[in-house]
Amino acid sequence: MNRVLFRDWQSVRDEVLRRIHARDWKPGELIPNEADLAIEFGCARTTMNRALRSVAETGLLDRRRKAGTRVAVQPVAKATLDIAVMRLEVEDRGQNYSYQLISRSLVVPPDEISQVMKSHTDEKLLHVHALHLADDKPYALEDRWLNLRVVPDARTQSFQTVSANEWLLRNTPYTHGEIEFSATAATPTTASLLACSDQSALFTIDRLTWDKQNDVTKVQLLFAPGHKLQPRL
Amino acid sequence: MNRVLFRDWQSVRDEVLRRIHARDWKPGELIPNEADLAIEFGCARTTMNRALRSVAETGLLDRRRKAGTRVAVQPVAKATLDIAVMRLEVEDRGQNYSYQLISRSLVVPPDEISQVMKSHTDEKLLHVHALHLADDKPYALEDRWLNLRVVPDARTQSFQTVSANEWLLRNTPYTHGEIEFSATAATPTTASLLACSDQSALFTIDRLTWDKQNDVTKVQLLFAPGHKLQPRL
DNA sequence: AATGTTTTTATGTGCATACATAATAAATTG
DNA sequence: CAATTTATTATGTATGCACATAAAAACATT
Repeated sequence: MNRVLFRDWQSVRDEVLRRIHARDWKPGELIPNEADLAIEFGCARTTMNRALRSVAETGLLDRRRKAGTRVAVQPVAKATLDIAVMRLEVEDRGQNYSYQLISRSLVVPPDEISQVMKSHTDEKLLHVHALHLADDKPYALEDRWLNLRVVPDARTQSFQTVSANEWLLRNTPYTHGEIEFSATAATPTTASLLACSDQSALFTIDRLTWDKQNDVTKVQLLFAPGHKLQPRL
Repeated sequence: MNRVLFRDWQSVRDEVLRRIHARDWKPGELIPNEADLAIEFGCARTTMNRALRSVAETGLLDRRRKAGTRVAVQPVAKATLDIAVMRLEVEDRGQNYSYQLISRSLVVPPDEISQVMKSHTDEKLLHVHALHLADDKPYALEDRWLNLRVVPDARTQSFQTVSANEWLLRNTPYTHGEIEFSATAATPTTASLLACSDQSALFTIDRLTWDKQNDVTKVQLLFAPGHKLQPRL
């Protein structure tokens, strides 16, 4: 019998993780209940609960009332990734960030955009096209649509020095958003802007940001070839 | 003064989120301390703490001892994404999953692989190449290296019907891993296997799985064109 | 056997309290 | 005045206890 006592929930969690990884507790297996484990670990049930809950959040444990706690059979890896402002992302890589506005225009968007953004027919949206650079080399191309009905202040913003990316985060309320990752082939236009060859495979992020019912902005980010995104596990 | 009391930590959290989104509490602003908020919300500090902690986990609040809690200036969006077994991923999309082994061979890996996997010179690794299909159409191409020193049981596995992906998860202990997303252009070989045109932009996932010091497996997944990955925010 | 009802039980959570810890602010010292 | 020490304070967390809740299991009823 293990006589080592575990003081804090982190060390309890670590021991739980060890047992799972070492297959002391095998996939699919039911583990003892909180109360019993708390006694074994020499801590309060509250502490045990916190530890087990945190492991369950990573997907390694499945917990259900009355049914108990069991080791996940197919551990759905829960990867978390931080999506920061472009500038911080570049600076975190130790590179020098710069920004370049390509175009800014008030236009009636193509159908696929107006549908997603629920803009009225013939309603103009602000279209901002810009380039983010790392150490003066193209890093990502930003293609953004802004709904001026929702963000009227954007009308007076030139976006020459501050990217729409950054300005929005600081000035616009929003309630929720959607993100999507994919791979896109470079078109002749995007290729020349990103200084890569036509048809290059580009890592792509599409974002849609909402404030209540209203779509604030829709943006597509095309990253220069070779870009990698590394989530924490 | 708000006389509504909040019973559980979720409703407290929701009200906190509302205040942030409504800019009652503006980015960069210091919010009242836990004890005061607990009184205002009519709950225990423990409950307030749980609520604030859960919001902080999403990146919307920055908390520091003594310094207090403030609304994040650059809300680093913390996206979480579930990386399940390929089969479940396909089935969750309501499609029919199937699997096809392309090749399985014991070979000395190219340098870049043996370096990452820290295999000895001339040491053979198990190389498994397979195709995952959704509704009988190519879904993803799996290119995997297995370290038989670490997973000796893999030697007797044919991987004809059960994918290495699934077999490993069920049978192999591991301590940690790395994931990386990127975009890759299809080569003639991969293009023909994925039934797409040469140079197509393919969404790519690279994974490295470790058990203590030992690399268990290294895998590259090339997804058929059009594949999108959608994290939860 | 099929259906509905009650009991049981493991997790989920709230609360009051106590103390730990990090980091700032204030006080002290050379 | 800069450097160092000390006090203060907001968050972080352990604990015991109580009760809520979901869901399985046992039981009862048709």
